[in-house]
Amino acid sequence: MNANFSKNSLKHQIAQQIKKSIFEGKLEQGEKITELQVAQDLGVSRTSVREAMLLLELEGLLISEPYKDTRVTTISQEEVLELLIPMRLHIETYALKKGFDTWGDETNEQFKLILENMRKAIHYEDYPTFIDLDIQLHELIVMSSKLDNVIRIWESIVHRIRLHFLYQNSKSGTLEKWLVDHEELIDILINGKSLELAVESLRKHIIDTNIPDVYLLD
Amino acid sequence: MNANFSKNSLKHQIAQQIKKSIFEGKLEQGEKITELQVAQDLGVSRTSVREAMLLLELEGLLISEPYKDTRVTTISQEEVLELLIPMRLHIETYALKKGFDTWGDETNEQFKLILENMRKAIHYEDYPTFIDLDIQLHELIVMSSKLDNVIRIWESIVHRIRLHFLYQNSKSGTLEKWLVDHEELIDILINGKSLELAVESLRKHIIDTNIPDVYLLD
DNA sequence: TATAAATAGATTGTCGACAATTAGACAAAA
DNA sequence: TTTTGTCTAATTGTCGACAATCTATTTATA
Repeated sequence: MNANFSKNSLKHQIAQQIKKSIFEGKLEQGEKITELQVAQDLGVSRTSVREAMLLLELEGLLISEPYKDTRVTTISQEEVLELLIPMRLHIETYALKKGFDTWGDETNEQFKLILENMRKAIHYEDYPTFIDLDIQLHELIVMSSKLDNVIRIWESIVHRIRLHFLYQNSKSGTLEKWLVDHEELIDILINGKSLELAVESLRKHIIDTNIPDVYLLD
Repeated sequence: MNANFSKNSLKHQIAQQIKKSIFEGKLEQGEKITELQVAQDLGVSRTSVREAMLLLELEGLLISEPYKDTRVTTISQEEVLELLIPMRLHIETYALKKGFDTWGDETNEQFKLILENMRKAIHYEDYPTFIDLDIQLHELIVMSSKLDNVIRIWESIVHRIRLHFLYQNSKSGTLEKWLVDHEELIDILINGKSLELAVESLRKHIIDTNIPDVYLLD
């Protein structure tokens, strides 16, 4: 019984649309979002939007109280650094251990494609796209575990991390550094024969790319 | 803006009922559960049951595929030990650090009450109730952080851990050991003045009570 | 007989309508 | 002026009905 990736139901599509609006900056932190408005915009019923918004609430992207309005979650940097990143680290290394053996040429091609697109994004200084690609990379690792529960838990935290990076203003110098980081990681994931090496690289990568400069002494 | 604990909406009540059925063993692993049946049993509409079941699916207690039936999740011991327990450890120690300062006499009374009920449960060899009390203890710690996202993530994994323990047949000797473990932890949480000590005790407690005997050499 | 198509029943997905609750505007009273 | 109460509009919560899909059974066909 392998994982079910067919998230094509209407509620998932709607959730995807709302996510897109958030990640493209059309919806900002704390901004109100109403069921009726979304329903009319997308031409679907409120019921489906309701379910989609419930999904997003449980992924931590929206927050709501009974009978009161629903808003885009406000992200706390402290929570991201102290709680979400360490958890992400654990989930992804676990997923890597479970999925590493199943990787083939196809997986490698996907890694290379992501890296290629990253280079383009850097060239055009397209920060949001770069973040999107970073998420895609890690998603590929998590998905390869084919473990539903692992995927679900990962999704329940990664979107808030993504939001954190989106709202963080990036310094252009950092982007170059990130590209190199990702190049190194992907190189090891593709060519490295050893699981242990891959795990250690992933761990180092997450720590390096997530802990902000402020925390780096010297 | 503090945490919203008023989970009194209908969907939460329904979800609570279903959870109860699962934790009381009325619903077993892999057993099918239909929206209509639950709706009729509880005298509510399918819509509300649907939302409740979506909640439980995202907490990992139910699993469903589009247009196919929904079933109680099957728990994998490996997943619990290698993924869920370490994550739980991290979340709870984080919550403890954030909430420790706010504890007062009231909190201590709650700890004592839980311990008292644990002794009773042990006396009657009521294993399910003991598990329930254990969850209550940890819930108290997590809730005291008053951080919505921390609470939500915790809930998204703790129920599967609970299910794991429920399905695990306990040896009576283990129960006595667990009581002592909990007594020691609660004693330190109440009387210990130091956060560091509390954190270290919690960590040790979670490891001791969660890693099965099989893994304990000598 | 074995395989494939058609059908029927059960279950989930989607919808629009109505009920309950909230927040804000406005008015009345201290 | 400040407070309190009442209304109204906006929004969320709940519901029953209908549509789409799946599963198993039956029927048709080679």
